[in-house]
Amino acid sequence: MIYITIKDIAKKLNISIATVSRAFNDKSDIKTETKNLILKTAKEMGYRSNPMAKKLMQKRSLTIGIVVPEFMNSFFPEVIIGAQEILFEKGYQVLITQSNENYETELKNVKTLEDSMVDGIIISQSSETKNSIYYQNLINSGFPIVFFNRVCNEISSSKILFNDFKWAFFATEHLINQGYRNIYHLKGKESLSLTNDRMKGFVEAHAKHKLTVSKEQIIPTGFGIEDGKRVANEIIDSGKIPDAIFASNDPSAIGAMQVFKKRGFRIPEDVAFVGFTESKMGAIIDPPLSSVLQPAREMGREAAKLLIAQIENLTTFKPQTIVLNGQLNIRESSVLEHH
Amino acid sequence: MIYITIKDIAKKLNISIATVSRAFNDKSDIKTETKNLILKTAKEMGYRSNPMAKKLMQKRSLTIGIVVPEFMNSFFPEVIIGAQEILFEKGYQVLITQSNENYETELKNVKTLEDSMVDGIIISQSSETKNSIYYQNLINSGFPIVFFNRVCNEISSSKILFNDFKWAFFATEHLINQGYRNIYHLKGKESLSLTNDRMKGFVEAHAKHKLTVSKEQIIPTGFGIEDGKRVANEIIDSGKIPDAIFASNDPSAIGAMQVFKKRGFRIPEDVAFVGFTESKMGAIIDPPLSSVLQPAREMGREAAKLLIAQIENLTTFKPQTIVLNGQLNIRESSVLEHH
DNA sequence: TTGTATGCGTTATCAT
DNA sequence: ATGATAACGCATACAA
Repeated sequence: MIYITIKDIAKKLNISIATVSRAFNDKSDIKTETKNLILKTAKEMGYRSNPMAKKLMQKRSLTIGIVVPEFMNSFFPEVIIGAQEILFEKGYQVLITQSNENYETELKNVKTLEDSMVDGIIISQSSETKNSIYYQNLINSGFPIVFFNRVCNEISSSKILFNDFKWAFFATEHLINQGYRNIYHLKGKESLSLTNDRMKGFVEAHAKHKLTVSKEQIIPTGFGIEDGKRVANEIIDSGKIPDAIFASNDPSAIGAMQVFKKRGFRIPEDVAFVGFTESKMGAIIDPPLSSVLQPAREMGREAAKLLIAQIENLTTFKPQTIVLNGQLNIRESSVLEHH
Repeated sequence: MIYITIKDIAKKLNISIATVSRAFNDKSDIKTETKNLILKTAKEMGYRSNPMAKKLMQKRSLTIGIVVPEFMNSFFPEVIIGAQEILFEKGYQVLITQSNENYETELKNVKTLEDSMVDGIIISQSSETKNSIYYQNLINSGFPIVFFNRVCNEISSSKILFNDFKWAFFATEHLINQGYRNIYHLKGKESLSLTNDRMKGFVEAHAKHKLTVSKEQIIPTGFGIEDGKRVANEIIDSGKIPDAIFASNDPSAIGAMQVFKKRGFRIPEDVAFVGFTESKMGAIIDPPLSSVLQPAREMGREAAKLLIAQIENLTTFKPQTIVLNGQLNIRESSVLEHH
């Protein structure tokens, strides 16, 4: 691959490289005709500016990094799409990495992005996150980071959040309103704060309706379909069958539901189900899964906006937290039909 | 953010930058102790090399770009994971972009990646691809590109393929062996060659079993769940009901199956279904969808290997085509139980 | 309005 | 084994 440089253009036109450079950055004074001539010949010669050189000069990469824990479910891809909408528009490149729900990989990704001199990072932590020292140091050193969805509470940085407590509360209350009284909660990974928030919403909804929650109603599960399956089998084997299950996310709800179905339970007559973080899968299974819809794309857009604001006003910027609204999509998995 | 440079280290140690540089690229001769000293102080000072400067010198970005049409389904994410496994291992960064099944966006992505001076591109074309002139020019100019899955036949470049004909043939034959005789094929987008290959497999399987295929058995559909739904409604409304449907991909099969189910058809007794490109969704719907499993991760790995080989032997490299094997996963959506 | 010269942080090519 | 210096491609302060 042979690259044309401004030097080549300058030589061909018998002018200085400074003038050529000016033609492309139309801030400086330059005669319109020479500028047009340069632009014209540049196009003819197939000139493209070298981003490396430009970045080296300008001390910024115009690239931002995104770190997500996975992208096999549709949630994170959709967040990324949202972020890209804003970032591309503003002239930023996007480097996407995924940590496969692994803390070490996540950290490696962040370091790789740092090495790539990204101007900032948008990140949702893996479910195995151990501590946040590294991020706190990074932030203290002035590096722009926006967390979304899966954040650590201790960290003082910009965050795009979902009101997990509130929507877990609504989801649970919906089950209570449907008449269910023995509801289990499949809890996500302990290391994430959203896990706690969703659990609190579950508990609080019970409290509001003067129902008690015993410890065995809350079961540490995880986020995968397999986790849901495993726990469902354990529940059924234990002999104590709930009449409804509120899971911390859709895959675990789906896995559990499949096991209950397979082992002869009718849904929602015997056991009702509600998931969290609306997934495409939830809508197509039988019966369709009630779930809390998170505004994934908007989350990405807001995260990108906040990051850009931070990058462009590094000195004056104060960390912001934005809490987005959701929606409870009620489907057949949690609605008793009264004939 | 303040960055430490080799100049800073040199000044502090009262040595030349050349020596410092050597310490980090252990090819040149350098005394072990000075090297260790440099490495030690570099670490203390928090030095990180500036990739922009390095890339500017070396005329390569050590970055490769990936372009996929979408990543809401699990297929492309899995390909990307596979490609990353190889690329990270070899020290390459990965820039992921998605074209949203749009030809213009796809081209814009490629140009953005070019501007970012990626050393090569791994790409699967959008379903709206119009022509391949741009790619042909790029390849002719010596730019390394590997296509996978969705490729244009006219282009002479490296390709990672799936034997779409063969597996469509097997999938169709499976339905024929199950006794189905009036099988419809939901065809994908015309612009993709895999569409044609899968259709040919469908036709050829009929020919082998001395069955004729009428034109109305082959229905242009598209790749989305909505496409499948729309076409299914049209079929049912037309009154001519097939006894089996072989779809060009899983989402369209799933969409169609949902409509047939909803409108009172039993699956697979009234209508059987087989999809293509195994998706996570197919396994969890009711009944589970038979489908052709494509080795997504392996596809990504092979694409990455081929691209690296091409980048590292630019002059001698000849385009290669690798065809990967798959697997027909037979599930309840296409198996009649004989009691 | 244009040209000259310098620097961005590296690596590479000479010397020494 | 080390140092001085010239690139890499671009932007910019300063001179002309």
